[in-house]
Amino acid sequence: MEKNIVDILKKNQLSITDSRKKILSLFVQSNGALAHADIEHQSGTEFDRVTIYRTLQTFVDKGIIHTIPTTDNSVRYALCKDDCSAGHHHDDHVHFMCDNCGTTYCLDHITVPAVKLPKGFKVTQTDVVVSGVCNNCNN
Amino acid sequence: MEKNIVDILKKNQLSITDSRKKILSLFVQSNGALAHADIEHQSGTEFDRVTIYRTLQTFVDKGIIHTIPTTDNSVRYALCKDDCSAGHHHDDHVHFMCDNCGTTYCLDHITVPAVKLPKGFKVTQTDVVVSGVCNNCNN
DNA sequence: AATGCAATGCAACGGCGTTGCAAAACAAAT
DNA sequence: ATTTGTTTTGCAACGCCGTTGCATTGCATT
Repeated sequence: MEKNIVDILKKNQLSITDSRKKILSLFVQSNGALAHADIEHQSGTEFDRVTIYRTLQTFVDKGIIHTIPTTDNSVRYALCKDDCSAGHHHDDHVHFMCDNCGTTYCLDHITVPAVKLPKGFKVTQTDVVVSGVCNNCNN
Repeated sequence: MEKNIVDILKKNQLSITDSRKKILSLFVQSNGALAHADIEHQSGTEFDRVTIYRTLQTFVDKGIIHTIPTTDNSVRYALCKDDCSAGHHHDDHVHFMCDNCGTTYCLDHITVPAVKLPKGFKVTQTDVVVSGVCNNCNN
């Protein structure tokens, strides 16, 4: 696992630092999306706020993580699939936000349905945000 | 037109004030969504920042406008259709954000495609955010 | 082990959204 | 039209979020 984390960083030509290893591992361990506050909380006082912001930005730039549009307009990040690269995200999958526990899931295997737009509109990206109750809370 | 604005306010049991008339008319005139900054800008120094925030919140509570999930996580508002009521939004339509001019359109007549979720997930709302170039910029 | 460069921590800043409170505006009834 | 009670507004202040500049530290390479 530790090895895996370092490999991802190396593959993206990033130097190996404690904060990058820690933050990236949080994403790998998590099944959902993380907000800045989640990371700050889960890493304790280990890293400065600013470092977390910059690390997240670096990961986005490199195509390691991506931001998610949310109904409450909070900023959340999730791991990209393998076919994402620097400046070239391919994350047209469905995101699910649980109204109960707040967890955000990336439903990778669900394909985004095609949306037919009026003439003259050119589509570059489609994001689907589904709200409801997740399978963990729905018991 | 002026009459129309007042009617909407009355129908929602809101007292008629200058700021509410002005802000509501901005939404009626606009073909797209508005951010707080847009409203503050278009109404000049006429109203306090706080009044705009509170007016928008009131409109959301009454079901007159709704917030839109955006890819850049900016907060934008748009008029609701007639079947929205207080605390009961029905805005499962498609939103389009133009990467060029920044305009956000509500494509009411486009139906949201059904998304099939894994077992245990209960859907209450589906938002589709499409990015690209609008028909106004695509010439 | 030394050197150059990149990343971090600290301090400070600006912007956004909220809250409390006094003043002003609205609605209803006389 | 005037009064009265309630709602709304404006002002001031606050806290939070995200960013920037700069000195220090840590990483990678030889």
